[in-house]
Amino acid sequence: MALSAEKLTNNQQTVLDLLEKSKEPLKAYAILYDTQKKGIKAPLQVYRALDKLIEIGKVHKIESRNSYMACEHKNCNSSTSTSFLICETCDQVSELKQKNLPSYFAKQSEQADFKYAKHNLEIYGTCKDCTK
Amino acid sequence: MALSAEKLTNNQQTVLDLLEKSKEPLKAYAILYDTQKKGIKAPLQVYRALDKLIEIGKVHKIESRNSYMACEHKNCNSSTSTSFLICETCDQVSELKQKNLPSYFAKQSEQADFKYAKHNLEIYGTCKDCTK
DNA sequence: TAAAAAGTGTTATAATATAACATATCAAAT
DNA sequence: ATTTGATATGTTATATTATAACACTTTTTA
Repeated sequence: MALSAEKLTNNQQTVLDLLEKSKEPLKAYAILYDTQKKGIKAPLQVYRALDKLIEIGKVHKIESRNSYMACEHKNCNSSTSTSFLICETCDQVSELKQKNLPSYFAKQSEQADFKYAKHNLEIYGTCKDCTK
Repeated sequence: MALSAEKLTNNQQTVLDLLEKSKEPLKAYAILYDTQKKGIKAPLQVYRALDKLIEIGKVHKIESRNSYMACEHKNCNSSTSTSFLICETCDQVSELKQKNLPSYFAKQSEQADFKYAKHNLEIYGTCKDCTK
């Protein structure tokens, strides 16, 4: 079955719904707290749902924050490589359009005798709203 | 006092020495274990030393692995931005020369109305030795 | 040499994530 | 339709990563 058509289970859908409603990335235990009324009772239920959602590209983990966000792109094709813009002022995170990044990084890597497979890029700075 | 001339305390030097000898990034509790004979007894002593070493640019944290490595560059000027090549086969990590990356990312960020300050880039793939 | 700043040692605890195991559900291929 | 194999679930316990709080010491600097 194609990844994009994957049918989600209850727990997976519950976690994804929450992340899609959220304006900011959420931490695992915040997700746990916010989904208790939907029947999720233990950390593992959250982590397992997240694992699956990440695997199919619906959710990304922001490594430096230990937090999770729904992918902003429809039919995300990058279940692996990720690029974020993280506002240090308001903590909002958006995704940078990948476009040429993988090929750019592949070229850079090659110069170091390294075979590129995927990447995670976290850019810190100030978002539009917070610059005003 | 200039950061590059910073004088290290005993604990800081102990942790840095260990990381510089290591061929791979180390985790905090591995550092704790390996420095017990040098008098470091508690996690906080490790984390405090790491915090300082990271601040002055002598050590970098690999966020996706929760591990730490000594900076490979003499007189590292990037206490903030970091770029790694992480081998998925042997777990060795090397640093990618930054050169144009900050300005490249600044330009990319600008197109999304985002003011670049610093970045963390983690590229996964296969190192030279593991390609053979 | 006093005051301020930075670091230490220690105990306790918070925050993040996984192991293990028994059971349940679902898809698809006989 | 029923077996079968893969995937998901619920649960308890525990591992891993990191910080809070506090009393004290050392170093820097004005």
